[in-house]
Amino acid sequence: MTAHTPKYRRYEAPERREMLVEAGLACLADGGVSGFTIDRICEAAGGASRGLITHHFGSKQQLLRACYATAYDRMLGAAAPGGSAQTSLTEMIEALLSDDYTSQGTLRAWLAMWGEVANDPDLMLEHRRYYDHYLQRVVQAIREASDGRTLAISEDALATLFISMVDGLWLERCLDPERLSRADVRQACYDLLEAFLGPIRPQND
Amino acid sequence: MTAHTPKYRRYEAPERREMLVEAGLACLADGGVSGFTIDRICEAAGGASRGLITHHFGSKQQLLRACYATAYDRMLGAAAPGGSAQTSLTEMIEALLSDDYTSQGTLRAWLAMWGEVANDPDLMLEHRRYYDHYLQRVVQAIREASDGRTLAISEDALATLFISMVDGLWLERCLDPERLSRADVRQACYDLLEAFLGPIRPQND
DNA sequence: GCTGTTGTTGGACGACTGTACAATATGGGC
DNA sequence: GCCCATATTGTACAGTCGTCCAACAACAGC
Repeated sequence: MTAHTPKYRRYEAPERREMLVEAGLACLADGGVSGFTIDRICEAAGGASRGLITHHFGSKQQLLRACYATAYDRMLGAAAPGGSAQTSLTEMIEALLSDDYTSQGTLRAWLAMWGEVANDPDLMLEHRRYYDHYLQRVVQAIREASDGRTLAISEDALATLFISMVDGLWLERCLDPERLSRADVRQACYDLLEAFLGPIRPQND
Repeated sequence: MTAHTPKYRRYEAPERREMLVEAGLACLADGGVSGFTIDRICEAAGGASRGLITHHFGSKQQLLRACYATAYDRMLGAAAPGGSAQTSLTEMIEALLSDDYTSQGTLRAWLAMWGEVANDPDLMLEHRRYYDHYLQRVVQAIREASDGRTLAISEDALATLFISMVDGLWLERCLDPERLSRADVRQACYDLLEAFLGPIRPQND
């Protein structure tokens, strides 16, 4: 009966950081910025103690930046399902519409973090860097889909237009989930792109 | 020398409420939700005392709702420049692009408030109500511009698509002002609408 | 000049915030 | 079984938060 039951489990730093980021995103999802609190985050991370965030990230704000980066990484991962840089436009749309990356909670977390971008220069730089990748990837997919034809507007302009619309749809779907269904969002994506590119929809539609 | 200099000025309730809403929007604009604080708001309202918000609105949250309503009222006002219900599409676009309604500060305030909509059911209802008006107004303008022609997609769908894109553009312009200029936003608006409606741009372009 | 209504003040209050830090426990290497 | 690097704990701290409320002052009406 000398078996020792540890008071807590010790994690490797990267693993613990991931847990905290996860907990942070969860808190942002259900309480917005106001819910992003040391106490709540630690509780959401399985009851960790309050000192952990400072220890692993230096400050709460830096944890927020890590959350933003993680959210973007996931979305970019979704935008390249096969892991390849080259992804067809329809594959990208379907992946971005999947529940994993655009769940109600994820969208709320995005919205909460966006509200902080303007107040944190570092976060804005982070945003700019990621947005570039995102835009580039969409441009590439559009270029592939246009197949050499000349479009009514440039591929860059169409990509910006498309990304903006998707963001706006997600935004509205986040503000009022009952108005826009996931199917509505998909429909809008194809409506917009086909107005410039011609039919691109998969056959079963 | 018995002249009495008042310690403070007394305002009619509606006027004071307006001052506080104004101050609230200003605080949201430069500090996000975190900047929306009793102390800061009162200071921004010309140094009013802390008890005023509770007195006039009941709680800080209700002041936020009033701020949201005011922001939307202004935007809807911009979407109908002449005060009439009927407004041409181009008039609407130009009005919505004017500096008064889409200044950097205004956009930041919107973004901050959006982050709170999901956490406040009353705010969500407010949003829904206003969005309906906005959508209706855009549908009407599109219907007028389409002039009886059959479009590739329904007028409702095009309106949703247009509004989403505008929101997304504003969002990105708010997150990174250097990426998107006001002119870029205008260009995107016309690019999208003309893809479905044909040329609608004013002659001097 | 007085009175009454009501807009305004400003401090008290308890709860909660993020961070710093010294003490402690864990689990791998030997 | 011991040692040690380090992940973790939990409290102390100074500050800020939103709300309440009793006293006060402005100003219109008389």
